[in-house]
Amino acid sequence: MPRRRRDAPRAVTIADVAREAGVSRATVSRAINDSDLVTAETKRTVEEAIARTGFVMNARGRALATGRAETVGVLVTEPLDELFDDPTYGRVLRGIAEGLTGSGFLPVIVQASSESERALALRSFERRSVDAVVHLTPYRGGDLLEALAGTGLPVVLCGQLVDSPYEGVFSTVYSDDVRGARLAAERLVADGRERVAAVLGPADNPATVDRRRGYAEVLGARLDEARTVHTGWDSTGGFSATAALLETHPDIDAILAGSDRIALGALAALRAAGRRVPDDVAVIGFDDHAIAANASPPLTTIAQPLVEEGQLAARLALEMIAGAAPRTEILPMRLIPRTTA
Amino acid sequence: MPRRRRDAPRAVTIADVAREAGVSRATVSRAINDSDLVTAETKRTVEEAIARTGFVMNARGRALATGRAETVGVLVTEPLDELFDDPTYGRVLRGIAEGLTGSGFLPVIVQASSESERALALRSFERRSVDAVVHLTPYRGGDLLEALAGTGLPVVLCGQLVDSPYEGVFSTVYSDDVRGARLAAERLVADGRERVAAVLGPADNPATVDRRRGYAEVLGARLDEARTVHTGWDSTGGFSATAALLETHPDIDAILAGSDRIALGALAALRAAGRRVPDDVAVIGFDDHAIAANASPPLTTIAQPLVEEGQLAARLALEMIAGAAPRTEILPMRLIPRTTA
DNA sequence: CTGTTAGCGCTTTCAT
DNA sequence: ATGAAAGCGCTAACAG
Repeated sequence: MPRRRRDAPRAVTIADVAREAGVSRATVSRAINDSDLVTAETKRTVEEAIARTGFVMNARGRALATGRAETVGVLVTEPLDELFDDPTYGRVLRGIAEGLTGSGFLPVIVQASSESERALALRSFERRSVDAVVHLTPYRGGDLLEALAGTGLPVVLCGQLVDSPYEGVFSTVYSDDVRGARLAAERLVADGRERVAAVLGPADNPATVDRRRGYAEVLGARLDEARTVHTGWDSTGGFSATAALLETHPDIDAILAGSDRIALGALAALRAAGRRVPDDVAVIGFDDHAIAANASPPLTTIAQPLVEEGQLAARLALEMIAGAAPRTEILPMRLIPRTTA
Repeated sequence: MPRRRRDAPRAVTIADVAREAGVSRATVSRAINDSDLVTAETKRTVEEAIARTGFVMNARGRALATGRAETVGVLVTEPLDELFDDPTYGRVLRGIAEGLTGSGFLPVIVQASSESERALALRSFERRSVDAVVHLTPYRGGDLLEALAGTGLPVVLCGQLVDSPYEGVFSTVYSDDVRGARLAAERLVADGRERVAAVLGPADNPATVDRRRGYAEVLGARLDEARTVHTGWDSTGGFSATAALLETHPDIDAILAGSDRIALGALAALRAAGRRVPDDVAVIGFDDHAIAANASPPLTTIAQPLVEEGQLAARLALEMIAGAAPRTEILPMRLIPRTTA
């Protein structure tokens, strides 16, 4: 039989409590789990014994017996440095934590950017170290998704996949990019803007595709193909793309940016070109990052309900753990009017 | 006896492999764990059976039998939003992940900013869901540290505590703030700066105390009390503190900043006041964040070996899991010369 | 309502 | 070198 670790004093177990309380281990277990198969009386006796012995339940024994670890893994495949660059994830993470409180389940963030880390994380999932997985960054790495499906664990994706290939397999929660884009576009129309440009994120990103669609639906001819460009998500991309755009299309009177960081770059480029915002050119960002409110001038933008997204993801995970079928939830975006449009 | 979860197909266990391979479960276990009590021959037989059955070890059974979960908890008590504001943690986290690779242990980040989350995390630790805890942010909350000590788990603190009250109880790893501060100060002395100011972080922060000491040791009378001020860690604090300082002490020719963000604020204040950097006033930051290199002008600063800190913390945790006594490691800082000093 | 008993999946001593 | 058997700490079906 296994020997105990080193000379650590043996931990108090449910058996000790049972002896102390003068009941069976089963009764102690029931009392602990607040079953209504025990009298309030007995429950109290057990509680006192627990207090006297200083018993704390061992998670491993319980996990083995119940088949649950009472944890949900939050999978993050971005390198942590980049992850920490982007406040988006922090908000979603907070939502997940909030959505889990009260359930007894604990979120454990599993970081897996390198190939070896991914393998490790996957193995840990296969071994059932967690009861469900919330995938924060499902865009990259189709094989990872395939492997996740292979684990048989409940999986929730935070973010939309093109063609939703895993519908019915994974749950998904994301914000309605098309609708959000429409909100921005409608604002510009109401404002009488006629020659709109779009400085979007990478063309292969599903969010980009949807936003572009939303813009187009509302703006029609007001948003010309030629005035639609793709760049990286950060301000550098926004700056250079906008600068180039101002060369070729000096007559634009509004810019729809793919992210707040892009918008900040655009703002800088406009300033450099001597355009006034919003008088000459209106600018609307996307995301409502902290930088949007603090920008000068404060940036009008579209807010994604990130915290709510996290909360919902947590709830979907719990649902699936309880046996529910996977489902997809789409959350609404909001226009945050500030000064740039 | 417990019923299996829903109608999930029963997972392949070690018993199935044993049957398939025609050996006992004990032998399978030995083969898996690469014991040298099994012939290479038998080992191969077992491996084939594993491949055929698709067996993956169940972490819970193993954890119960061995008394280890093969995970180390990374405790984070900052609200995630703030955490994600500060690239510091990302780097340390990366180091921890790196330091753990190959050990078979998995880092699980446990976020516990609210009181209830802290209680949850603590309970999970007491229940032995992890084998050790690395505490990323040990400055706040003395009762949490007390509670951590109470768990009896191996604990590694990333960061220095004043008076190191937990020496001999927790392991600690941190960078040598005194030495780092001396490096910065020495640079200014070599540069012939005579009227140095210090715009430091909060006075009650142990890092601040040490840095201030390092500055004082080297600069002596060159750093006057009256030119030493405390503010928050961010650029806003740096800006206003520096602006105020320039009012009362217009003759300063160097600024030692408590963080790179403070330094950026200082840079802005100097620019606003019409001072040239480094011609009129030299500036040295602290941390070597990404913003330091990208600042204009690029910021001379002191680099903390954050990734190494994380690696070391991981190693200390593994050591203690293996039974080693807690110990403290202090890492050296480096001056990163750029253009501001 | 409570106790008895049989597991959950794995490891390890002991005997061979 | 291998197998039998006894746990690790907890839960839950079953019988009373």
